[in-house]
Amino acid sequence: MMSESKYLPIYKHKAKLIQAVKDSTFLVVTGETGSGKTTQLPQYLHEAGISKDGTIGVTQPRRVAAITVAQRVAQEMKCTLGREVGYQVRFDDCTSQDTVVKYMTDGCLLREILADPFLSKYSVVILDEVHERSLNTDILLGLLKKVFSDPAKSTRGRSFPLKVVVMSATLETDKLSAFLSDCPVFQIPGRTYPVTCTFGSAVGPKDIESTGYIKEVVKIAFDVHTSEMAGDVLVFLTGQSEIERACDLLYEKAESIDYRYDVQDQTVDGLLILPLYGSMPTDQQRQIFQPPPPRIRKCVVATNIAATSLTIDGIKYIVDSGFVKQLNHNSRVGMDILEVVPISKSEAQQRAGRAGRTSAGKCFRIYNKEFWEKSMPEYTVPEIQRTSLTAVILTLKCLGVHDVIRFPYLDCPEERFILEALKQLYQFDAIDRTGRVTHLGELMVEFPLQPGLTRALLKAASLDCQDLLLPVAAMLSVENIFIRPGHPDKQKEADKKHRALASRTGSMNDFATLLSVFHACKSSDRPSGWCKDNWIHWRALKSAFSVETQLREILLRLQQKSDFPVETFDGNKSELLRRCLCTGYFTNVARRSVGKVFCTMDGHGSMVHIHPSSALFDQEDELNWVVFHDVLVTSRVYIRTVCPIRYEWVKDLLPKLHEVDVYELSNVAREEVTDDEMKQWESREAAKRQSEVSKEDVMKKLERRNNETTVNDARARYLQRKQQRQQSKAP
DNA sequence: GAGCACTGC
Repeated sequence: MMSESKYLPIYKHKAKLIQAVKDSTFLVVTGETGSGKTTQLPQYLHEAGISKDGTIGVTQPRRVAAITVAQRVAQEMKCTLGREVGYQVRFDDCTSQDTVVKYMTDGCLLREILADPFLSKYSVVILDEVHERSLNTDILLGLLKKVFSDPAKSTRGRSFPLKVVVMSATLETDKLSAFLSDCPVFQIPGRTYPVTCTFGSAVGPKDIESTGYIKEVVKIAFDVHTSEMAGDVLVFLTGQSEIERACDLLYEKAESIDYRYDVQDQTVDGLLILPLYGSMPTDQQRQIFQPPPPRIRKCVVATNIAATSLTIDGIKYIVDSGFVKQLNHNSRVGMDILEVVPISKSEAQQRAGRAGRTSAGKCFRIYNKEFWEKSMPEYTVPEIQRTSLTAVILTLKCLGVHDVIRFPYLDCPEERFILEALKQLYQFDAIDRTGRVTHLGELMVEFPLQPGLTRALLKAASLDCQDLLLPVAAMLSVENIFIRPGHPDKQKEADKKHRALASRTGSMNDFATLLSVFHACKSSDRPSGWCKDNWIHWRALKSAFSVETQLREILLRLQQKSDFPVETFDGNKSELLRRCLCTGYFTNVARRSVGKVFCTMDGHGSMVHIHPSSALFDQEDELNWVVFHDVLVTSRVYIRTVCPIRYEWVKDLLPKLHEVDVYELSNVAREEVTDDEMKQWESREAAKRQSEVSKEDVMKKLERRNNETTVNDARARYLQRKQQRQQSKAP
């Protein structure tokens, strides 16, 4: 191992690199994959004696990366993992007193900063994969700049100055250096093989709205199979249903032909078609990594999971659809919308690079040059600019960053995203009118949960009914636990089982169903079998069990402090769960408007429907007010995980949502509002939004809105895609 | 009357 590392491109630069780290506070190190920077640099710094001052910490955006890199480095340094070299990720701390090189996720380091703002146990902090621009890495970058950029202050709270190394692919390195006080940039050549890229002809900018590109993807993948030399194929699509459809089409094609193709001197017989996406069972995922039988070509049809998270050996050909599914926060409607968008050029290069890891490769882009030029941005919008910032802003505030608008962001989020986060924190009583963190806010920041869930959990804890909320919070913060298969027969069976689980609670309340599923499975003799019988995702439920334990531990620790709030409750005990949910989800309150249509009370007045998977679906006539966990935009705007509430429970909370217009709310947010009054209110809301537009610089606003996806846009796109899908199915 | 990419604490 050690001898092999001498052949890595980084080896030649060892001495200079060590010197560069010693010479300045900040250093940017760039190098493509294969340069050895992630595994070697920490070892060099350790050999140079820098770790005598403290641990060398290396962050990664992903758990698996942190663990596997640590394993490799431990091997190279010939030590036991967890001693000199260790790692720390959520639920798994593999470090000890002896640990001098520590790999961890960026989220872990952020947690550590909360407890120790000056990172006093570290001599060097290395942020890796900075070009990926994960939310946590971006925040760490800003924090490290803020705390350590002033040389006079770089020893604050420490006995020696901290060194910060930022590692990135060779993109935007000037920007990084400029951000970190014009620090030096150290370039290391990569060691990857050339990948030749070709553009297609069929898919152009006008095809963004359709799923017609699946056919094109399949055609090209098959052309590769019949005309290219041996080597496996990796196809990038956006999601499970697309992947399943593409696999079906590929299979049909492969069946209809004779399997013998002589491709120059190498022969490829058949095609092994393998789907790959995140929610797939793990053992099925593992199949992907096995080498194909002799003379068989492997064709993996995958989501973006194959772009960074999983590396498959032997891939020589890439077929790139040019699309990805992305979760974007839309502050104009106050919702998160999952939508299909074109990838960026840098992302396309990343995908192409997956073909050049072991030998020269080829990348076939199904889209034409015009699509590349007109529809694909240079870089992916960083997460910090398209995500809800509520939790992150609370973290910053707890770290004493009062002015969160002028915090040194590498890329600033839009001001309204920040204002929206502040408003929500104020509504949760996590900050006060002057923007200072409250006692409650300090408690909230300790929980690895969405702020709304945390708020509900803390309410429950103060009412001594945390056992109702802990499992619910855990269940809502893991992937969806209800499995819904593709086959219609099995679908019916699964739906039936799920409905049975819901009715066991004896109440129409999707949150209570989660609680009941949690306990039913936990008390079962063979939990995994129970899950299988009931079409429940065992892997997801298992992680909900660990999350629940973790939340319970955090809560216990906080309650042992004497100043944990305690409240009394004189209402009906059976209402307790729903009352707590109201405290956390009063921003997600909806009132029935007309028929089955509900209207959100968050000030946006969006029209929503109850999702058919809810126990409350088709019970709308009996409902007036509900709270919900999340929103899904497809053919309609659906609310999912719903429970009925009484208006009195949120009466005192709702005014907080409208504090600018309290008088208006006092007129509207009454249970006895008539439908006519409701309509009036809705049109007033609409007018208010209009006047907001005219207040601002109109051109600017127009420009912004052009770049912005509304719920209706997303819905329209969905419907169009659906139509196209049906058309393409028809003969 | 339905369709969820990926990651993290």
